[in-house]
Formats: sequence, structure tokens, C-alpha cells
Amino acid sequence: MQDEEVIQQILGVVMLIPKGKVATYGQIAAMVGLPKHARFIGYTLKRLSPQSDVPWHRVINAQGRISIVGEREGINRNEQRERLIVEGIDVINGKISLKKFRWCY
DNA sequence: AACCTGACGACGC
DNA sequence: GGCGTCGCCAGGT
Repeated sequence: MQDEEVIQQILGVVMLIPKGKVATYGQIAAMVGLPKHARFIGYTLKRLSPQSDVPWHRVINAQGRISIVGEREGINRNEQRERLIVEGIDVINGKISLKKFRWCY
């Protein structure tokens, strides 16, 4: 699954998530025709560079929580939380309401 | 080939 | 809602 083709497709979909909305890993996976590959979406986003223009912060897990774990400069749990809040997405007790903020297509 | 490790998810209690 | 389990699947060893 190292297909550059697939990776670009995934990043392409993530780019479509509008500001102020979020999507889940599983949702993205399904959108690119790879259901059951939610984990691969995370793997792909993890490899992004800090200065990437891909809105990786708008991707969260199905429980409405942030799942990033690394501590890279520019890409970490707290950075994601801050970016979401700036966009008007409420993060209450580490949880985001998918009901309100999920990007429905 | 075998086994371990995840930025995951559905379900049951 | 919180938690534990189990199922998934690409990658790395």
C-alpha cells in the first residue's frame, strides 16, 4: 500500500474538509474506497511534514477524540487541539461533538 | 513465514 | 458515557 496514487488520493480528500469541520479516519478511508483501512489513514498523516498545508488536524477518531500520539514540533496533540479551537470547534474534555462538527458529504 | 505494533472501529456490557 | 474485547490491516523486525 505504498502506492503514491492512494496516498495522494487520501491527502486530496483531507484537503476537502472545510474549515470548522472534522472527519474521522474511518470516514476518510471509506471515501477513498478503502473501508477497514482507518489505521492506514493515520499512518499516512503521521508522515506529513510540519509545514504541510494538509489540514491533518481536522481528522479525529470515531469517538470524537484526538488520537495523535507523537511529540513532533508543530505536529502534536496540543497543536491539534489549538488549531481546532481556532476554527471554532469546541473541544470539551478532549472530546469533539461529531454530531455538530462532522463534515457530512 | 511469524509476530508485534499502531494518529482505528464496532460492539457488548 | 466509559471500558474492555475483538476484528482489521499495512508496515516493520
